[in-house]
Amino acid sequence: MPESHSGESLLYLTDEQLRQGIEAMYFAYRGFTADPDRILATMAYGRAHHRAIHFIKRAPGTTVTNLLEILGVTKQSLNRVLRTLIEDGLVESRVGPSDRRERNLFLTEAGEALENRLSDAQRVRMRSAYRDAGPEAVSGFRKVLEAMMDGEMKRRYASLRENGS
Amino acid sequence: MPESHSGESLLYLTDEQLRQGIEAMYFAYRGFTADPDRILATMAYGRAHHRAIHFIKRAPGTTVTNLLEILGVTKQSLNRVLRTLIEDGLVESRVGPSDRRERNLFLTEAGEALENRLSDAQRVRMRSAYRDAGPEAVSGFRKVLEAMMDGEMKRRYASLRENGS
DNA sequence: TTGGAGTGTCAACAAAGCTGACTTATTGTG
DNA sequence: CACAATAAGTCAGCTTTGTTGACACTCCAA
Repeated sequence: MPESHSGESLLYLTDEQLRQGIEAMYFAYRGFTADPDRILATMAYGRAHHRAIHFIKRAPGTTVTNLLEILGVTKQSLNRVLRTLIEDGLVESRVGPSDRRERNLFLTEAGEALENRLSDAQRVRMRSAYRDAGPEAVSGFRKVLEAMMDGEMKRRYASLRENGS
Repeated sequence: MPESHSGESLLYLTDEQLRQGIEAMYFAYRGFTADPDRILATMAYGRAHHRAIHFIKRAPGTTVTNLLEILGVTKQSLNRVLRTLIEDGLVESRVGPSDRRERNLFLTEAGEALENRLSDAQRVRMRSAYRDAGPEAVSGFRKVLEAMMDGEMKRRYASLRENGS
């Protein structure tokens, strides 16, 4: 893949082409969230619950403060979501073993089960989009997305990649 | 950490790789909306106003029903937003020339000005992401996004592309 | 022992979505 | 013409998810 002429053809990107990219991003994001949203709507949960569950699954034992930073919401907002998840037995909050002010968050079996349903639905769509677009498109997709993140988000995203995989 | 995922390696897309795509989409979308959000926060507007302005700019003279379909929200929800935009003199609502039940929506000069500020901000980020990622990445990005849309969204997206460009 | 960090919670509020039930024009059709 | 259907707008009320601000409690570290 020659990167050499990268600048040139980009110089001719019109506002109209950029606008189409913006609209593609908007419509695609709606597709991206549609499947989990449908599942969540059948229970008393919303997208905020999904996000919490997702990142607890991703980094089991994470603290509340850490989750707060990843999600970028206020403590009060997250706490409302977290509280219902704990009450419903989807999330377990354990007192931190070294620092007992901290709470380490884990998914229970029921929590894992819901997380699976949700991310399965999302992965099915993602996988099919990847298949339709082809392997080279996928790496381009990822490159543009990463370039589109704020510096702070990029940091968070990268730190998750270190843990995972 | 092998970075190169091109070619036949797609057949072996792991759940973990898909999960990274999901997270990239999540963080990127936040970057995508961050700049307009910052501008909107300084006035009494939110993302819903931005979307209305965006699509009126895109399809001047559009009817309320058409906008409703593109945005996929209820009449009541859109109306609340539209009403403030009309009151504030950013949007003009003209009685339809052929069918007087319809209202054709247009941006006023002030509306155009705000639209420009918002989409400039968004385009700057988009352009810089495109430049960072390179031209080939851009076409891949667009391919995956289109494949990720729901059928209905894809239709709406395509119909906008016909008009524009 | 005291300051500050991590957590949880109360109250109040706002944005933006929703449902359901209407009204008012206007248009097209039988 | 009469009437049903369509486009738009509105009222009331509810939900989710975000926000501030204030405060309490626990615990770590200097």
